[in-house]
Amino acid sequence: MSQRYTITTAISYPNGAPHIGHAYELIATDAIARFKRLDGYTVHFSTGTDEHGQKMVETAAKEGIPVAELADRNTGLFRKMAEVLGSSHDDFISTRESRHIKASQAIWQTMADAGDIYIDNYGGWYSVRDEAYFGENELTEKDGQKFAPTGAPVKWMEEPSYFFRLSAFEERLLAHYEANPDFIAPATRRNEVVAFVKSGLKDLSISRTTMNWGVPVPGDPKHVMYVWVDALTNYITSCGYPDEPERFAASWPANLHVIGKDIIRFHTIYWPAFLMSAGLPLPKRVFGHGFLYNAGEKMSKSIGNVLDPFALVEAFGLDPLRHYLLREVPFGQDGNYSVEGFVNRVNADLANDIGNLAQRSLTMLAKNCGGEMPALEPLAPQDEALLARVHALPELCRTAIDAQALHQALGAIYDVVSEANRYFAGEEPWKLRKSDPERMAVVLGVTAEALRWFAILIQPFTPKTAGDLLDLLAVPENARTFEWLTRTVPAGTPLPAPRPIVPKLEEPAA
RNA sequence: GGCGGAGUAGCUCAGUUGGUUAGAGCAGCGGAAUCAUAAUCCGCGUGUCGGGGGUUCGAGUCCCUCCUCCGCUACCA
Repeated sequence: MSQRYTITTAISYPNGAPHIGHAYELIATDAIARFKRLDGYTVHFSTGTDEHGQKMVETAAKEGIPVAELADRNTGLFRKMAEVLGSSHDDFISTRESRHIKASQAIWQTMADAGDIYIDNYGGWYSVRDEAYFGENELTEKDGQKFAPTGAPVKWMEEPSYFFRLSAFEERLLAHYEANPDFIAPATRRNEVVAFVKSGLKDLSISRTTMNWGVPVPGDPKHVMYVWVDALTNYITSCGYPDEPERFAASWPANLHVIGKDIIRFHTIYWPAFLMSAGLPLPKRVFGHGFLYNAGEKMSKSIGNVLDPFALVEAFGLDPLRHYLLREVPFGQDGNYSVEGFVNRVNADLANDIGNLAQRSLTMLAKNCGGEMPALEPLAPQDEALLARVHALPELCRTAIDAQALHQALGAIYDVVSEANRYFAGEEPWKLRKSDPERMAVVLGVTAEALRWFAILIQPFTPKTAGDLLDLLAVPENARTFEWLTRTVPAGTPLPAPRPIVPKLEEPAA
């Protein structure tokens, strides 16, 4: 039985169309999931949408459509995006599904049974017209009256609400952070969270009676769950909680939650506290990635510079987008998107380095070695030196992936791709063709062997490109996982006719 | 305000516990080669390592101080 690996994205809030930030998180998480599968793990990878909450109600009201229709429409777009991005998720969950409602009510009940939920009053600025509360900082004030961003007047209101006894978990949370230094990453986020918890925790309002767009509270259906319990529970819903105990035991706790840095608190304070209360195991690690900027500017609807993932895939292709985002942006830091950067990166790595190396070596094999894989012997010291660097890559990548340093994994691979280009240029097989054909065959064979390792290793990041290259190297579909790395393509294996695998991008005229 | 992080070549960044002439990629300039997607390979940087002070035989790497930028400082997810 292979080791398991459970990984999640945050579920997206579908009160609008997906943007590049959603795509970025999904692509990165997908790359890790694919890597783990190739490395022999049984992976459970979930993503989805969080369809409840007051913002959905507001947006639907603004558009003049039923909130269910808004949810259907936008969740549809998120599903479509996942498909267009080539996401390999095993489960796409939306919070309206009955399995999720069941799971949310089950964990609620368990927390209540543990004595961590009590009823009290919640007060806030409420807009009757919007049927929603607004935060103090969202409000505008005129003539002593406060107004919501929608322009509707708000008034201070108090309503009965269930509270979660978050304050009781302060010590246990701090102890957990202390005992599990890898629980929150990157480290800077960990520091923030620890500081926050140390400053003291207040109990959390977790239900509302002023709206009905949510999961009904068990035993008190006037209340719907508010945000936290409902949304975070999706992770265990996807693992079969509570009705599939065997599957749940086999797939929970998650090894990794990949989330945006903005929601780190909910995943590293509220969520573990809920799980502690419910007596469930905690996820191993929560990683908060950074945000993408467009040409140095924050993306926003009002500026009109929001990048559309569908348009980017359409314009540049999927693998180029995946490669660019994962290679160029240190995962965990904010990154900047620019067309020049995009085109440069993709052309340099995919087209010029690996693509052209494949083309030049495979063309020579086709023309001079009868289109067959040559024997990899006898090996010269420089052959062995190159192959040694190639063979070191899987461990480098594993280490990087387990630290979510996706850019480092790719950096390590493309460093050796460059080395392979230097090797090829240094050996000058086009000269050996006349002077020493046997040596030429070894050089071409070693190059092809290096390419096979590169192709297998870049599958998580650029699956299509990797697959095309493996096709050209006559590597069977079932011989592309990491355990096959050490098994070379037998000498004499016929190779298909070479063809360019990565077209060069042209910078679109501005 | 408090806490935390960062400021290194045009751009994006690496720089172990302080120790040879501070590095890489991309961009730029020059050259070589011609197997290849005009791709590749080689060579080229007088960078005040944010400013100032200090510790040390020796600091980008430690201490102090100042400047600038950023993040967090709870119920929108």
